[in-house]
Amino acid sequence: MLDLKFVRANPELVKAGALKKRIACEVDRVLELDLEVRQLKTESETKKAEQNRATKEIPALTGEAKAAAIQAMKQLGVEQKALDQQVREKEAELRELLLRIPNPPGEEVPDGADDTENVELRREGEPTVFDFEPKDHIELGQLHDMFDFERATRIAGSRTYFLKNAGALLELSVLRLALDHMTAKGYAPMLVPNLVRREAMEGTAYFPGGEDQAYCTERDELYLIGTAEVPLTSFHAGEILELADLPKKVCGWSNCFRREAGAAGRDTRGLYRIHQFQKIEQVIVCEADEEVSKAFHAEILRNSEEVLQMLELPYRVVNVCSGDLGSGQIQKFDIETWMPSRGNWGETHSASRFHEFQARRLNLRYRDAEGKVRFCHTLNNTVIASPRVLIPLLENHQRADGSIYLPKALRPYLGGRELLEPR
RNA sequence: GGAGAGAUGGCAGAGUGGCCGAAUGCGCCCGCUUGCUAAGCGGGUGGAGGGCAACCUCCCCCGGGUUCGAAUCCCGGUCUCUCCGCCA
Repeated sequence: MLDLKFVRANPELVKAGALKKRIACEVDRVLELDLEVRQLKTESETKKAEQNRATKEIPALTGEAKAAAIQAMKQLGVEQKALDQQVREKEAELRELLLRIPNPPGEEVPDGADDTENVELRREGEPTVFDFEPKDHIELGQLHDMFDFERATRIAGSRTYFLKNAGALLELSVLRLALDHMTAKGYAPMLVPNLVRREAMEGTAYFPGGEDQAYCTERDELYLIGTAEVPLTSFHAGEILELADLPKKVCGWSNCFRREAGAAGRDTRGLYRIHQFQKIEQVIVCEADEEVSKAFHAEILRNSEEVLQMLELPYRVVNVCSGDLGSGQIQKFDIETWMPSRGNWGETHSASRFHEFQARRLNLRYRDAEGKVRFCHTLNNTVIASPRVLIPLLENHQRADGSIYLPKALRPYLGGRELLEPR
């Protein structure tokens, strides 16, 4: 959420930002409501002040004077409550609209409509060259008896899967590798609630707008998270942290649930786009300083790159264009890993910085060096998401005989094995 | 799921209709004092909004209500604790 004062002072900038992001919102209506609310509040507060004054005098009065005063206040109270009612209604409408105004994108964000206009920043490694006909991860999975899609579909519907045997172990191994990597860097490991309240979804800016993507348990009004970012960023919501406590660096392991509404027919085969997966997510809460924020953005990007390097996978980093940014994101770098079966780079990581956008919604604050209370900055990035990452892992490391080369870093998690042999 | 108790400032803990934005203690900050780790004395010490200066308004878990007036009474919600039931 943007600061209303900021919107008030920079309406054109805010509108331009929304335009760049291709997100519709009602800036003018917000300003109009803002004005109305302030006027109504001033009126209401004037009456309230008068009441407060009278309230102090009434106990001293007696007889006629007292009765008259009470009568007058009764009348004033009615008027004041009517004003308050209006204020409440207007404020609710204002908030609803304000929540939908996007954070203007940063200067370094390329303009573009969708992911086809993202800009490649650099490549680390090149597409794998095979001297044999490579198999896709589904075939490899069959060969190794690692997945079962048919039975999963029967039991749980589309976009579901079982991981079994080496597939199950592989997932746990990459997750643990990623978690250990982050822990060694001083990020606090967290196991998080996978089911959260609406406020957490709203606070992290998934709602309003993203309701279609989240599973909702209607009876209990709880939502299944699509990422550990939601509980992790919400962790200190409502608190005022001390500067000395910042930055907060954490990494959380969670299951992630996504309805994939609107993606019907896209990526229906295999492990790419599924309803449930596991992910290690890194989150940083830091002071409200753009340079600090940017430095941490680079840090969380580097952390994830290191994981891919340990997995010996080719990848590239793209600067996500304005139209492909979420409403709260100032800037986002995606990491795309080479996926031979797609003949293309596929998104495996997404590193975002938000400035105060989430913190303001979450009321996540800190006391700066001058003792002033300010909203924190927040950032997050995938460390690893599985089973999607198994696609490049299996496909890039396959050998002509169908065996899978295991990167050195991964071996300790798989009993020292260097190779997965077909069963 | 059933029965009961409770939620007050960084913490502890008063307050049951006006004198309470809130006693007291601890903690913290500033100053003074004292020759020595410590103590004493004085002052200060939450957040939000509006004019943005004096000032005004709001916040005693959250949201409504009663009342001239609510931390205090009523209703709804959330959370915590105790007992019973169930359970990985």
